[in-house]
Amino acid sequence: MSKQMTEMLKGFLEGMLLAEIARRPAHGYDITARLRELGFTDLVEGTVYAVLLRLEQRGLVDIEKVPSEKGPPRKVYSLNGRGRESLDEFWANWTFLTERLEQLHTEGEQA
Amino acid sequence: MSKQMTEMLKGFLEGMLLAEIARRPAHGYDITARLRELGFTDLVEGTVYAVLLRLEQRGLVDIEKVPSEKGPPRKVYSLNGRGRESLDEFWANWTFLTERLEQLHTEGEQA
DNA sequence: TACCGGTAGATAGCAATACCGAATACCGCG
DNA sequence: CGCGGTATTCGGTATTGCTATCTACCGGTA
Repeated sequence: MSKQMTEMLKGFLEGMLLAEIARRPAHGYDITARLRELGFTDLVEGTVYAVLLRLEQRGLVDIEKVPSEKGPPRKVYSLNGRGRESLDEFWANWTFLTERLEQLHTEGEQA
Repeated sequence: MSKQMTEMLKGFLEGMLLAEIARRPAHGYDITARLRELGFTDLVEGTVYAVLLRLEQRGLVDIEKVPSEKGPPRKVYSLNGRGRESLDEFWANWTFLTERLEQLHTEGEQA
């Protein structure tokens, strides 16, 4: 993953996890795999777990511990009300940013 | 500016400045004003100058010192070849990210 | 039994970067 | 000479993703 992409993920990864959890409750390993399928191949698990921990500490997600057939018990994350709010805010900010960038992009093309 | 937005800018601000400089050469004060017009009202000058310094140190921009009628000499930044490359890479990464996010967004809406 | 691979989660230390606040430099004007 | 507006710079802080490593649990296999 390019360093530039790494920096871009800052500020987006959290929202992406919220969005992914909103789609359907999941545990960390699952989410990591899904995001890698999406194309973020170099995303490391440690990062995802750290973000999930943050979401948990901020009370944006609910957690259910589910025994796993393989490995330690899974922590299945699901979005709660506050998480939904945060996700909505994320999309709003994302829309704002993309609109501005689109503007810069098209202006740049003209030049 | 929301904290979330602040974090989103990480990794984007630099590309935005490159794009803005590509549009037309400008100095820091100018760029700050322009971005504020674009909607980033709370963007602080100190931040913009810090990014410009980084661009300079990485050799992505050329600098011409122009005496100003008011205040110290202006540093007018213009994009050079390496800066153009970096900008292209930025747009490529941006496209990648927005496509994935768009996917997450629409999937979320369906749910 | 003992080991290994895959699943699942946690943690410590590091680097990058945007923010805030303050300082500095320069000019014209009163 | 000080004041206000323009223009740039700097030091310190917080957040965040990465790397690397560690623990834990299970099934299969020698």
